[in-house]
Amino acid sequence: MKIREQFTCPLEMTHDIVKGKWKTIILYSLKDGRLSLSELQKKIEGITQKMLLEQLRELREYGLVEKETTEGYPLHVEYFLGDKRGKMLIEAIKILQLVGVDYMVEHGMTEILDKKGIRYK
Amino acid sequence: MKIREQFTCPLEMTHDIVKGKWKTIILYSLKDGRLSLSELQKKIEGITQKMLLEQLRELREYGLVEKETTEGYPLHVEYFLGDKRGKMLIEAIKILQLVGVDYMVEHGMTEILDKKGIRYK
DNA sequence: CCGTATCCGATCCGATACTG
DNA sequence: CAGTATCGGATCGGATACGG
Repeated sequence: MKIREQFTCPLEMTHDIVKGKWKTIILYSLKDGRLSLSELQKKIEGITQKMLLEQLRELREYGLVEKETTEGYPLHVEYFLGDKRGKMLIEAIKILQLVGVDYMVEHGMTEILDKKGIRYK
Repeated sequence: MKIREQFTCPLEMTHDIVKGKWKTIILYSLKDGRLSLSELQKKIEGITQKMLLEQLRELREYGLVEKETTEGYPLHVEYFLGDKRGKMLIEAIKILQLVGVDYMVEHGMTEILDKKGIRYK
């Protein structure tokens, strides 16, 4: 993905961030601290390594995620939320999560919530 | 669009809502009250009537937007935010807006903000 | 373990023409 | 004014194979 350089409104800009199928989920997965690539992949059901890396790169280009590599062997890489907008976005994503939970409860999809240990009411 | 019936996590569900290029912008445009189709189209720069109607229909299927038609001539239709999740989502979208503004300020894109009268300190 | 490249079907979205 | 139908290019994302 190429970072755009023109937007007609701020939401169009943010949309570039959240439109991808995985970006909000990745950010949400990083809300409690640093994770390596493989930890992220374990945490995010169904994502392929290709998509994970691709989305992480784009999130880094926007400064929403940062990455730190500790030298040595084996190579260890950690991903974590970027300071400013990364943490702003998390607040929005937490609400998106609540909206999703609310919808799922109202439509009888509580099985998945139970399975994942997500609280609702 | 067909409403999905299975999700592996709540964010995947919400993503179905916000992935479209226009949905957050439409919701944000409705945050202060009711608007007719043509008012919406005037407010949202660059959207075609087809996209606007299509996205409005999908938002209504999710209960995020409601519609009221007043009989008489000419036909007048008003769109407005759905009560519960519609208003939750607005809170998230307001943050998305702030993130977008922040990004644009930091990247020297203030011209558009000025043109639209968007405050950024 | 981390990261890149390619192929290909599915979907998105803009243009456009048409109806009540 | 409100709403529908169709077509086609662009983009997205999954599978898969390969390299550091």
